[in-house]
Amino acid sequence: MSDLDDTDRRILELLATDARRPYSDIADDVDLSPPAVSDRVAKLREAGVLRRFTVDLDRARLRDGTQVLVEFAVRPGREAEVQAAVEGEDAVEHVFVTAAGDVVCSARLPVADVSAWVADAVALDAVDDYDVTAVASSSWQPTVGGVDLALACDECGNTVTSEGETATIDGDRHHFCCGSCRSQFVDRYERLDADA
Amino acid sequence: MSDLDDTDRRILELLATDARRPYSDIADDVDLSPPAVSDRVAKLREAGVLRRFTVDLDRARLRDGTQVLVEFAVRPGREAEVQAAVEGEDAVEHVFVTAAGDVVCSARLPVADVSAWVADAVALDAVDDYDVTAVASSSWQPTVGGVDLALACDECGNTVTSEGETATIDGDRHHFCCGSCRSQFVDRYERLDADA
DNA sequence: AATGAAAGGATTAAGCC
DNA sequence: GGCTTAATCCTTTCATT
Repeated sequence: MSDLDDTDRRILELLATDARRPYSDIADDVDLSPPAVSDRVAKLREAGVLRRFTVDLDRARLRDGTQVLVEFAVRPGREAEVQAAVEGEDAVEHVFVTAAGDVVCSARLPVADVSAWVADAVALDAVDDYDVTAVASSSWQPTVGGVDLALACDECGNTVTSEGETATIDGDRHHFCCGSCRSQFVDRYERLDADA
Repeated sequence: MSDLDDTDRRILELLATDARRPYSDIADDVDLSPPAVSDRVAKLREAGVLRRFTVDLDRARLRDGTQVLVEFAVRPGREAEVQAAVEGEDAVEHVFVTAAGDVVCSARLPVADVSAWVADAVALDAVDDYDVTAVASSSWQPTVGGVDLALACDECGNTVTSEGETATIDGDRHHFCCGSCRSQFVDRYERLDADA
């Protein structure tokens, strides 16, 4: 699969609304047969666009701790480490890494003592500072949105059209807008792999 | 249903991992029959705990605009308005309302001109200021987490035990820890309704 | 990508504790 | 009220074109 068409987009929209919707329902909507929908869904998963089928829980209705936003001022070069650390925490729901390298996460903590949790979750010498804000309410919109859905080249970020190419590395499929982006990416991977 | 037990918690966990998992699979895991699982899922949906089955998309693989975090310093009393405004925007994925009344949202914008989007999305006289941060990467964890899952009273926030009560208002089910919380909630609703 | 057959899952109803 | 079993209906998958 090299690009996403309107049908893929529609399938994702329908699944975002109800991930347990029968493929036969979706098939009716997009004028395909159920196996064709199943195929497309499998390809969307392979491509990594569709990460998983999941649930949207109303955590506010659960006694699931207090929700807080924690902003970490991360020391240069330690971003990936802090990101991985907070993503490994059960209490963490969302993680944002800003272009400046700071890490913002939302977490639900059973305790009022956020400091203790932070000290436990991340290496304190990796951050200069952190800031905690209590969250009164939050929501999430699983809509696909009005923006064009098309694959982005894993090398240069440009749109991948039907002339695009793909490569499977370590079981992950990567997409490229052209052959040169593909070889650049694959070469770099092989160099890194050889070093390791 | 008045409280969530370990089985409900496990069912939510399994569905968070894969929302299309067959109920018969889940039934095996929790030692129940498939209809029993189906019943519990239906009740979790009725209770509003399980909002919807949905998908986790890797938007970074899509040309879906640039992701930004926008923090609004909201004028006192206009929080709900700003929250509703950003939630109504297609581009917005997450919305957090802090205890201080500020609104933080993550959005994916097709344009570089975030200011124009903001001016369009919210009434500018409702905010004192806003701050935009570019996001390099983000993730979301649909795990239920290690925290006890139990219903919270919609009136006072305390844990709802099996002695709790429920009320259905406008098709939504509400849960209360005791009869007095229930009547307080229902009375308030009826007063508001009479005023309208 | 469609078709049709076979396998597998969901839901209903009846009955039990 | 919550559970189970059994029967029915629906959905998905696979082989084929």
